[in-house]
Amino acid sequence: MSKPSVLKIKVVTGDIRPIFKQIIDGIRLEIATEKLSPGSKLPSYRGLAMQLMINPNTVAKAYAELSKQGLIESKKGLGLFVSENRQSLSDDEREQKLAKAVTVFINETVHLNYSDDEIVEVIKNKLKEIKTT
Amino acid sequence: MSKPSVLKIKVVTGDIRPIFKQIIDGIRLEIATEKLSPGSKLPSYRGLAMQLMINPNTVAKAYAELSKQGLIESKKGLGLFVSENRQSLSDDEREQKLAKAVTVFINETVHLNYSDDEIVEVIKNKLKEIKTT
Amino acid sequence: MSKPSVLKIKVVTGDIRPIFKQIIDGIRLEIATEKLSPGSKLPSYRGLAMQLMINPNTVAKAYAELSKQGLIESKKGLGLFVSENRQSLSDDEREQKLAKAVTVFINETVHLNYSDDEIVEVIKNKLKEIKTT
Amino acid sequence: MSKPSVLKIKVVTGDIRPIFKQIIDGIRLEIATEKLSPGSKLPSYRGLAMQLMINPNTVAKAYAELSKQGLIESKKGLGLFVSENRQSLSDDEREQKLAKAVTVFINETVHLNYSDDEIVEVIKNKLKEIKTT
DNA sequence: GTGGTCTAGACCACT
DNA sequence: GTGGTCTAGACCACA
Repeated sequence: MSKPSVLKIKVVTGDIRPIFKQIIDGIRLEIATEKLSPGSKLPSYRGLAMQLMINPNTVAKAYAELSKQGLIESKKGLGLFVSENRQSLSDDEREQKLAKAVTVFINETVHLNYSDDEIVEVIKNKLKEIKTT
Repeated sequence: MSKPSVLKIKVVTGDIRPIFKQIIDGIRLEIATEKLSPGSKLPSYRGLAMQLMINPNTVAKAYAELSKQGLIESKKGLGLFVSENRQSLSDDEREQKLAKAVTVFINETVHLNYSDDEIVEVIKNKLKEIKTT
Repeated sequence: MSKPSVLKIKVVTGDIRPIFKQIIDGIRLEIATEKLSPGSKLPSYRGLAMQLMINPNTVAKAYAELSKQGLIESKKGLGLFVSENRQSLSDDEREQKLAKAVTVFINETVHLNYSDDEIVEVIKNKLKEIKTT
Repeated sequence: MSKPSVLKIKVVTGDIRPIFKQIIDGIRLEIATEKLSPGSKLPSYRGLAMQLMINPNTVAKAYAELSKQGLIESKKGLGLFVSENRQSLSDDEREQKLAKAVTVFINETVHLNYSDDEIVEVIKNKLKEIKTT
């Protein structure tokens, strides 16, 4: 299985996130939902750059970040692969990241005067949507 | 009622948000939770800048943004006031903003492998926390 | 104390390490030996780049890495500062890093046929040298 | 004694070192610890490549490097052999290599805030471990 | 002025 | 061919 997986990542310039962040989020999602299984090969810098019509260095930056997080591993001259034993974040880190995201989210939404139930509803739908895509 | 309300906003440099964003969020929250009622006067640029120990330009930027959103209005020579009819956003806009915030939030959280229920739980708690503060 | 500290970092192209790594190591060392105290301001991208006669982006890469490690914090528009509460690495991580470095070191040296004592001697001297510089 | 020694080298892709470096280190270690004696025959390019399941070019690169260092010699038509007089490095070179390795090692470790004694301890243990394996 | 992102193109190391 | 480093220069957001 030396062919790289084809990533279904989309990158849009209109997004708030910088492009390299979109790539990171996209791949992290694929890995988390196991559409990208441990050991599988990722597209090359240049390949993904061409597919997404962006600069290879932007891809490199995203891959470097994922590499440092231990989610993917590089084998020089061979390519990049999803880590076998993806060393998951410590519980502390996970909690902190979640708390941070929640705070940001709340800051962005409270003033919109939605009820708690409405907000929760929208989130649940989005979660389902992602997992079934 | 010409005395400006004293805002209980806090601004911290360690925050992920830029300072002007923290001010916007703070004031929006005060208005949404009706601690700041329609028609009440806001502190002056200089006054708030001194209170928060930040650059007046930063306050100006925040006020400008809030004005653009229609949440506050300037009455020439008198100062800035909370708008009387504060439901300035159309339903469409509200929905869009919520959807956008949800998407950002999900992007930051899915890969953490929390269950849907756990995520919803944390959000509910945070919402309660804010409204009782 | 808004003046940035002057870093005594040296960067040499002959080094095995890439330049951005040399910067990281240099600053980490300054922080570890407390020549660079928490809260103090670092030189700007452009300033350090000029001082070291390298490209600002190379400095940016080093600073970004240190930022992500939590050793330094950026305050947009103000500059970069040594973190107050430098969240130290967990004991596990420290041990792993040490073990890794030791393995690399041994691989590089065993075949030189030095006695254990000689090797230890050289290391001790180097350690002293650094701490008194 | 025309049969080549069977090298007990292991090569892992997860290693920080490139594969050809692992081979070099492995053989150098075998020679230094005299498990591989002067004059003994080394496995062929193809043989070692098959044994380690790697690209023959990678083995070639490792052998070329070892030849350049004078640790092994090729006898045309016969194969590769461990050099008879294996103290090929001058004292100067040995010192330089040691100093370089120490510097790299220190750069990786100082910021971990281990005491000198702890560091020395770990190294001593590792040295013992290797020599008794 | 500050930090940070993106592009373009060159060059090196590894397999 | 692969990953990775470095340079150059443009552009944006923030204070």
